[in-house]
Amino acid sequence: MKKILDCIAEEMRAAFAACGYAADYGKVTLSNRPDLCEYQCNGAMAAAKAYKKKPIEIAGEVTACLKQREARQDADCPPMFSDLQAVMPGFINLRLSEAYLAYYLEQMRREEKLGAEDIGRGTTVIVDYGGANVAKPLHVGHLRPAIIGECIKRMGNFLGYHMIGDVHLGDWGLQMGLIIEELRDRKPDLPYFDESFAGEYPGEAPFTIGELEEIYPAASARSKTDEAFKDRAHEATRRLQEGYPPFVAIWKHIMALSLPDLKKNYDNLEVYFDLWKGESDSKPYIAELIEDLQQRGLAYTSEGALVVDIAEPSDPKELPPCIIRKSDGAALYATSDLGTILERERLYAPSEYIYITDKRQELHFIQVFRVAKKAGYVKPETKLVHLMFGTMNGKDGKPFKTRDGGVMRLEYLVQEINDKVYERIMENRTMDEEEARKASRIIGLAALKYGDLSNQVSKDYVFDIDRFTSFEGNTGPYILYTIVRIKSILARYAELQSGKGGPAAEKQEQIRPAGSAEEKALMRKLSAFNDVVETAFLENAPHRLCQFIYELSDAFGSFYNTTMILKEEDAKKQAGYIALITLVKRVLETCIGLLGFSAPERM
RNA sequence: GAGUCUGUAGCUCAGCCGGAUAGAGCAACGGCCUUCUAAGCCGUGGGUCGGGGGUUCGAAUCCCUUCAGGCUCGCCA
Repeated sequence: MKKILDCIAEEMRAAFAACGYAADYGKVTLSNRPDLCEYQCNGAMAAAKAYKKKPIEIAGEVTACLKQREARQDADCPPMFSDLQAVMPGFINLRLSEAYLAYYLEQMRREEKLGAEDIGRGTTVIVDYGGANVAKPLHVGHLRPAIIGECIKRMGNFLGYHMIGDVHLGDWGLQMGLIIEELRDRKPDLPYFDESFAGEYPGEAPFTIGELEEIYPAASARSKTDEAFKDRAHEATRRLQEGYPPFVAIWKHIMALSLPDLKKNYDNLEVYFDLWKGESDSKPYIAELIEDLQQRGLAYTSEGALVVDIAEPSDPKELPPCIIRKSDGAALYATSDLGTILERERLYAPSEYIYITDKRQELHFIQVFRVAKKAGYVKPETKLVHLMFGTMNGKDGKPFKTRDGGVMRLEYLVQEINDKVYERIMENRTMDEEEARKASRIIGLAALKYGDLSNQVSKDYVFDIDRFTSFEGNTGPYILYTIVRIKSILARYAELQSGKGGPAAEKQEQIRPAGSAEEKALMRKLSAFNDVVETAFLENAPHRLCQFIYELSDAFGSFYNTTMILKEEDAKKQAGYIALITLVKRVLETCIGLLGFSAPERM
């Protein structure tokens, strides 16, 4: 369904054209002066220069023309404007008629997707957003990509794209070598470290997930001071990649322990991947990749490593080449990412790739993207997007850490938020313990995700648990509270109706022209839904969706406060209110679903 | 050093492909519950949009410069 701004702009463009000006000047935007008008067109001022006329004259002509067009509109669609004015220096100010707005929303209400269009038309998009490392618990650093990626994926699917989310685990790099060598030092008697061992390796892992989670950080820390150890880890990594059986056996144990654990953690965040691939899945493509790049003269040896030049003359600064193979022969980050592209092209042939990572990886993706394009591994028109996010900081403005300066595990963070929400529920409401616990998980997730997504993706932001879990102001819980209040009214209304014995009344529910300024404001906000979802997706900007539902909730709040819905005596009017708030609820629920959380029944 | 991002109210953030008087939330203060969840609503105060220059009828927004901070700059991911 057409966006409301486009409906208005269409009229405006026709009017500009009818007056002899280029139709392009008929662009319409939301007004930034709500006291003067609802929508505005600034095209007359831009046109003034081109046509050497006073802006106000042009605005006057166009306005007069719009009024004429209004007069001869068909009966099916009510007149669009209730007010049309040309104002100095050349603004065209508009107000929508209540009837038209109701007509628009009534159409929107009848659509399953509330007026959003299938702009994706089945286009395949890969979203690479997990980035979790096996053998390591999820920590706060994994939060943003998971939350943002899930939202992007959901928005895309809603708009008709075929979104494929891949967790793309870190399971093939140096960290595996570090674990293997640390394990060798701790448990040298294991058969994996016995060169002469010829039997079957055990099916059970020789360590628990708990041990594993402790082994990696220990090994990582040690490698920073112990050069010999670091060298061994590099060597082990290379041998693993070569397929050395004992190391592959260890690797399989690690995977078997880690995957269920990671899945459980992502499930708790309501983050669901279509693919559970990892860097290791690029292995079958690596030899082919390297051979191809070498044969075609794109890769050459430099300082012992195999590299591909990616610098372009237009770069403000010369960029280093992309390293495809280290001097010790091992693969690295860029290798597996390129190998993965080969696989994805073969299996899914996506039109677009979206990689969601920390902005510090910018250079890496510039390199990978350039190699992929240069070598023709993706089509020239394939969009390669690196959606980079900023750092999550603590209240002190420095990267988020635990009290003792360590990296916080994601589960602990989630638990802390849920506990805080639980406390707040118990402070204010009487709810039995079980329901309160359940609600606090739902609300906690909303607090967490909304707190993150309401910030611009690319910027650093301050992660403030107290603020996010607050039930006041621009927070997740506030949005949920709005939905809960609507649910409560609708439940009560249904009760009253059944008393009057009428599902017949239900059929008469229809959006009616607004009867108050608050109602109209709410309706205007609702009408922007399809526009907002589309923009939020195309700009990779979930915060726009957050801003929208906050404003919608706010508009509902004002309406709620001035209109006693259940006390309304005019049954038709009341049915209209019900239709309206039902639509508000659907829009809000749809939006939070896209953001990746849901609302409880009560709170 | 080079590149790049950021700088908007006391705090946290929108607005940034040029438009009218720069918006929210929190915090502060003052109103509104015999009425659908007051976890709400209404209102007040609070700003040289880091500084300086330029382009334009018009600049938080575009350009230049400067200051402050973050990040990156070949074998980690």
